[in-house]
Amino acid sequence: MLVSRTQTLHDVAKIAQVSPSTVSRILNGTAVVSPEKRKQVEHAIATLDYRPNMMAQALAKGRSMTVGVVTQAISSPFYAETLEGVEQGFADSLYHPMFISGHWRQEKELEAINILTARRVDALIILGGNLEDAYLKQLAKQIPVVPVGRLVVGLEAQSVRINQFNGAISGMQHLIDLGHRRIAHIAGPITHRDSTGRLEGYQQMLAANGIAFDPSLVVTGNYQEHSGLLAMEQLLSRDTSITAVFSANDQMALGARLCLYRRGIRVPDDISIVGFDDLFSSSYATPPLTTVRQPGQEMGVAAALMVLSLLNGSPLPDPIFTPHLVVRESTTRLRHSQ
Amino acid sequence: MLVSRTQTLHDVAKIAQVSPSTVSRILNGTAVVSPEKRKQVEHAIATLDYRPNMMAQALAKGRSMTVGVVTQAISSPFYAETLEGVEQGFADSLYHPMFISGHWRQEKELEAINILTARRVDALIILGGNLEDAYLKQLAKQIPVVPVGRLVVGLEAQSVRINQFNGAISGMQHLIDLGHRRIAHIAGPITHRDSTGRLEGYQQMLAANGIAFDPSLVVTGNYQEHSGLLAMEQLLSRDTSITAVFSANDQMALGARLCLYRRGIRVPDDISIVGFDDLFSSSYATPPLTTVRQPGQEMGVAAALMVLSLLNGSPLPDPIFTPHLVVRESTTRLRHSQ
DNA sequence: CCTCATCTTGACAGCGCTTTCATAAGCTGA
DNA sequence: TCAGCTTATGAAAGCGCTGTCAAGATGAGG
Repeated sequence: MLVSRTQTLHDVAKIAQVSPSTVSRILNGTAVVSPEKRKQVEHAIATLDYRPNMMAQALAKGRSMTVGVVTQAISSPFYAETLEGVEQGFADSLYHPMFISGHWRQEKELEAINILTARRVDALIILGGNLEDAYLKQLAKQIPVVPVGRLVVGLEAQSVRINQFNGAISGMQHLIDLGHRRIAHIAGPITHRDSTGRLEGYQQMLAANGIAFDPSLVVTGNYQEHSGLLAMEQLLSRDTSITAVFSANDQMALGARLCLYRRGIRVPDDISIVGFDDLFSSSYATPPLTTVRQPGQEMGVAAALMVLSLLNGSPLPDPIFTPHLVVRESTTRLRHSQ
Repeated sequence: MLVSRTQTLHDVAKIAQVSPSTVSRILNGTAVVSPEKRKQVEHAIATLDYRPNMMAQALAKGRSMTVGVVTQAISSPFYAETLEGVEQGFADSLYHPMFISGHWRQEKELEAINILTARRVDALIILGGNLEDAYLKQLAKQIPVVPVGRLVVGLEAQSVRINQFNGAISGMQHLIDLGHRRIAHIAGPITHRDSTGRLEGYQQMLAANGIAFDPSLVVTGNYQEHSGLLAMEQLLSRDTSITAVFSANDQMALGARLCLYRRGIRVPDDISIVGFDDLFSSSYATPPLTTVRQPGQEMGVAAALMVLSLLNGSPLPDPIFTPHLVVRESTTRLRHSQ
């Protein structure tokens, strides 16, 4: 049954002895068709192994059934979990995601959006990134846009996000409950809204507990492992009385942990570490990392559902997620000997 | 300059006062066009901010300019690196990849391929998975297929792969050079060709060094972290004289490492560990993991270039990669006290 | 000045599908 | 039995683009 030319709806119509319109109607359930014709058509479809050409459908219907997702790096562990969620969220819809990376560079992200819109995607999901709020808001006038991990002013009802500040609060609360007071912070790039939210949470909790904020205990990294390592070294060179570190993400926490390992400083015995994100691999770090969980995968699913709601006009789901603390083995009560 | 309806080539033609054909010719560089008309058209394109509808182009040309990639899980660290490579490999071509996960389940993979072919992708890249060789070979008659990480009989010239056996040899060589003789192996699922290749390398090196193969020193996992942990526990319960572990991938090695941490067994002092893959995160494990590097990202790039070559009939690049050992800190010389 | 070759351009027929629109058939009720 | 309605079906016009074909324009050669 191997055929050279790929089968078209006309071929099906011909061998089923009906008009193309009828075949189309059956395919789309657009109208009632007599049982006999339906049978003939179904039989024809089966024998030809006919599969509709989605490009043609897209052109005719004006909907491509694909939604563009601009991510930052497909292999970034954090975004990958969200992508997984997005894919899953669309799984039983007729839509499919198409991913393009922006590599945290605005011009790349714009290019990605251009590629995606040239393909006439029906909606756009934007994971993080550096695109301006104003631009996204403008874009949203032409096509449904769902920002993830950031609040775009004007699109608050559809921005899937999480309260970074509260997350930082709970991570810090944990450390303070354990008796720590000399707590360092490895921050993310100040250009990220996320980073500043976490930093504010850090400061807020110090203040709330009567601990003076010491700027020398804060070092900024770029969210990559290596920067965490560097930050930790810097911290150690500045102050050896640190008993705990609150890192703005898990990757930097892991970098910091390696620094400590190299120096023979034990975790958590000498220094406790709290991360942020709860990457899957964090639970297999040595020791398993205590961290503030940001449910990337769930947020991805939510983004997909948001798109679906936007597309068919149903009420929008709640876009706000809550981070919560996951206590594992990288933190321990401060010992008085310290 | 905000417009409601999206602009078409006809709109451009109208305001440039030329025929649609001419606009198309300019867009595609299909034929010579007088400089003045070209100027008019370019001006029209700019003022309308016209962007060709790729769906329509695809339909008319019979090429969608997209290549389907069936991966197993977008968030699997190993595949994610390859996906990154694929994306990169297509970056300066006019093609774009579309990823769909098969979750290691044959029926899901088939479904993915169905979705992709319905979208009339111009080629297919298949990362690993459980599809039968015969099926892929058959599929390749209708559309260019590039298998990655496996050798498909009949498609050997275009199967991007790596010599697993040699990789295992070099990992084992390292351990043996360090004086280890009681070496356990955490294997991957026996259904994977990869796994058996690595297992064979393990056995081969034992034999070559006069070490009797002890079946109780081999436990099979499923390539996930948790199975590595379980495997290590089993190994330890069977034999406490083990001094080294060769794991069929990094994720299981990390699981094993956690098991050892929990039991207070030091790595590498008490037990050395060698992984396989060299995931990015392995270099930030504690201690950084000695492993056999499988260049996932490069293989992804190679797969993309292979597709491009297949598509425009140029000579195919060499599809075979060589794994090599990356020595870090999870292995050390056997001490005689042990 | 005319013929023939060369080059630029527009008309038009698709690509494979959807979707009006109109027709023919089938049904209802008086 | 026939007006008047509902239904199932086909014809045909797009969706936005490409590519063939032929016509018109231009220029070279005699």
